[in-house]
This record gives sequence, structure tokens and C-alpha cells, in this order.
Amino acid sequence: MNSKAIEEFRSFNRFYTSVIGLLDKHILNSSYTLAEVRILYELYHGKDVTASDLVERLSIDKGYLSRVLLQFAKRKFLTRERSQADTRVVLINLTQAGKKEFEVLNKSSNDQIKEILRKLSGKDLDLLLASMSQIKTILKQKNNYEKPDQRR
Amino acid sequence: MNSKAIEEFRSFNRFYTSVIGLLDKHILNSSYTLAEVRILYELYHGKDVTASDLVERLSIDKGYLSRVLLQFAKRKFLTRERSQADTRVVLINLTQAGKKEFEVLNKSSNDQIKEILRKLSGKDLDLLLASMSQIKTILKQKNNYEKPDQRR
DNA sequence: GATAAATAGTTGACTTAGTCAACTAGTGTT
DNA sequence: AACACTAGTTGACTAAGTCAACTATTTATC
Repeated sequence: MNSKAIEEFRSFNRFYTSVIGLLDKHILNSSYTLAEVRILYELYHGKDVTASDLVERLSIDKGYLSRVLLQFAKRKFLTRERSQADTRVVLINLTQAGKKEFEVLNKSSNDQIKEILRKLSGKDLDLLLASMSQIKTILKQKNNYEKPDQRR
Repeated sequence: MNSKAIEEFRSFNRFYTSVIGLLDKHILNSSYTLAEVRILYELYHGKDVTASDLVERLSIDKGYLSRVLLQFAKRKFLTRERSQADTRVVLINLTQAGKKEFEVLNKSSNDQIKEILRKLSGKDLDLLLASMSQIKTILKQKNNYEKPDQRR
């Protein structure tokens, strides 16, 4: 099979790993774990999110998650209330403080990316976004990256 | 500024993070750390590599690296000899066993990617690779992802 | 040419993120 | 009612990575 293609694919992966690494490193200066940021992201973008939802979406250990959520609760970033329908599940929602916290992180990430994009010409920016969209649609159609394997 | 662009960029990053995560998870089944695999990769693709080289290229802690290299040396995956020119530096090279070890890992990764690419039509494959190359050239020109900040 | 400053790599001590398994409490199934 | 199953918590642990101090050597400065 086309080993050139494989090598190019892997070359891109290495390259993009370092891109993501750079962006992540930036966020990590904000004294939050990557996992924590992702959790905040999910909570910010959903309502009545459950721990199981997060476990599934983020492929994170539920024990670990439980502790992270406990920390967030202590810091008043979120509220947890038992579901009426099923009292085993806890519905999680960000408080105003939690939303604020996420927004600060989010803005900082946006600013960093803005800085990167600002350096590009309009044409390059268009090309870049088109290429990204292209890759997403091609890889999404056949594979299921969205839902990684279940975690305990 | 164009906040749509930022959101698309970030959306791609999230998506590709999960792609890479999936690929990495695969390698991680091989009882090697990601860092270890990268180290093997660098050693395989270069000769007389030094610890400092690796620290710079992989943005890895030199203490941690030192221990990983020690393990590899114990397992006879590599040789370390003092440089004549500068006796502080140690020149690292993979042994046959080390090369073999990397090749096994490498083949396993290749097979996994082959599996992904196999599902694509020839046209999609071309588009995919073209998009990847596009992204690389656009992002590389203005930013320096290749050389992350120095580590101690 | 001696002394200071810098660099390569090692070591020890430690922290933190994440894992694993066992457990409680509640729900669905027969 | 008994059984299996799911949601979430807790305790015990480990691997990965960090940080700082140290040795040995090289380079720069006076």
C-alpha cells in the first residue's frame, strides 16, 4: 500500500501534535489541567450535564472526574443537584462564577489563536480553514473519533 | 476580529486532538510512554544524538530524559559514548536491538494508519494529504512550532 | 593562564495527574 | 423479592513528569 501516504499522514500528526502542544502549554499556565479545562468546556456548553456524560465525552476516569468535580464544587464553580427522575444521577451546572472562570480561560485561548491567525494573509486564512474543514469531513465520515471507547 | 475563524480553528483543534489521542492510545498499549516512543523515533532517525538534542526537540525534562535513557541502556537498546571533541556530551545511538524495537512499534503505528486510510477513496486520500500539506506550510511559515521553548 | 560563567548530564526528593478496584445507593428486570 | 446493572464516591496506589542541586567539563573574560 501507499507508504508515502502513511508517512505524510504521520508527518502531519507530528507537526500538529506540536501545534496543539503549544496551545495546550499556554492553557496549562492557567493552573488548570487539560482535563479540567475540557470539563469546564463541556459544562459551559451544556446544561444538566451528568458525570457519565463527561466520562463518555472526554474518555476520563470516573474516579478522577469525581474528584475534579468536587474541587470545582468547593470553589463554587458548579452546582450539583440530584435528578428527580433518577436519584442516582447528579445534574451539574456551572454557577455564574464558574462561567466567568471558563470565559476567562476561553478568552485567553482565543487571544492566543487570534495572534496566530493575525499573521496570516486573508488568502492563507481562507485556505487554512478550508483545509481544516476538509480534513474534518474526510476523517469523520468513516471513523468515529467523536466517541472514544467507554471508560469505567 | 474574525471570531468565526477562531472558532473554526479551535473546532479543528478539538477534533484533531481526539484523532491524535486515538492514535496515541494505540501506541500506549505497547507499554511505552509517548515520550519514550518519541525518543526512540529521534534516535532512530539520527545518529550521534545527544541528550541536549532530545531535550530541545522534544521539550522534555532533562532529568526525566536521563532516566529514560538509562532504562533503554539497561535494555541494550542504545549505546552511549562520550564525544571526543567535548567530553561532557554523550553520543547516543540505537543498537540493532533498539532499532528492531522501534521498527516493531513503527510498523504497528503504520498498520493502524493504513487501516484508516484504506477506508478512503483515492480522491479523498489525495484531498486529505493536500489539505494536511497546506496546513503545514501555512502555519509553519509564520510560526515556529518546530522548536519549542528550551527546557532545563 | 587563572577565574568566572556557562553547558551536558546525573541524581534525589517530590508532586500531580491519572488508574484501578471496591463500595454505596439507587434503578430496571424477571 | 431477588438479581443484575448503572451512577457516582472513595481509598490505595503508581507512573510520569518536575524541580533543584550537584559533578564534570568547556568556553569566555580579564
